[in-house]
Amino acid sequence: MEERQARTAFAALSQETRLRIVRLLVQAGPEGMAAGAIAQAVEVSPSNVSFHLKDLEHAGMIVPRREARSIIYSADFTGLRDLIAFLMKDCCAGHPEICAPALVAAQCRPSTNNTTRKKAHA
Amino acid sequence: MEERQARTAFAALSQETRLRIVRLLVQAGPEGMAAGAIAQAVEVSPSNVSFHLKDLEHAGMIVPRREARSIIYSADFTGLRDLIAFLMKDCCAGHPEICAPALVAAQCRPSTNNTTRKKAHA
DNA sequence: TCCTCATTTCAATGATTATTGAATTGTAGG
DNA sequence: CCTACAATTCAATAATCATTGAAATGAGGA
Repeated sequence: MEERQARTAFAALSQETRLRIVRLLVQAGPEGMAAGAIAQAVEVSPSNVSFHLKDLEHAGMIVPRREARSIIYSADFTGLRDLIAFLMKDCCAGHPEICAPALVAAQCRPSTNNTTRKKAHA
Repeated sequence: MEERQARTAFAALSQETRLRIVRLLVQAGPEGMAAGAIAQAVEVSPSNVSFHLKDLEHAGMIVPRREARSIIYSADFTGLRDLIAFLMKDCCAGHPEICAPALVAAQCRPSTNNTTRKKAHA
């Protein structure tokens, strides 16, 4: 991943509506959601959700597919992984054992509450 | 982590100079770097780097400590982990086995080249 | 204590970015 | 074919953010 694309992705995630959309779609999984349903869920106008969906797609955070009259959007898990990898690349100058314990908890796993700090378990 | 704080963090990472600073400090590890050294490395004015360092500190992405006359900044690995965890929380509605394979490669480990796509190896 | 150096603060300017509602595209069902 | 519906595009407005240089702060060494 290039720096330019990473910045575009982070900028996309820095906006309230867009961050909600991405998290909604991350939780929805590969099945995804229609643009209209997303608009209802995050409570914005169709025109506005379209604007943000385009931005997220351009940022490589979500991916669209047509299904009947609707357009279904789902999280781009590859794009998300690449973004995180870019941010953490060469962490601790090639000695990941230093910071890895602080990062493993960040992995994708079910959790109803993230406010309690989790211990790393390699 | 709260949504508001996550947005602040993503906004911080969406700016060219700030993203370079964070990646520089991620690679530098816990040892960190002085503000002046960072300014030289990313080639911006002291005033400008100070502005961005404050923003990154406020976003919970870096942490400062005084050492003699200098102020040493290092990456806040806990903050970074929390941010990623927030983004990926409850992924795939509690069935992480669906998206986890796409995310494990994002972990902190040494790599000289990230342009070649890495296979997930659980 | 005085002087020096590293960093921060400040005010002003220029440049992106989100939002809104109306109009448009394009897909399918009757 | 034509109507209805889902989604997007467009232009205008309002708000937020990065950059610059000069001035100020604050900690240490002599």
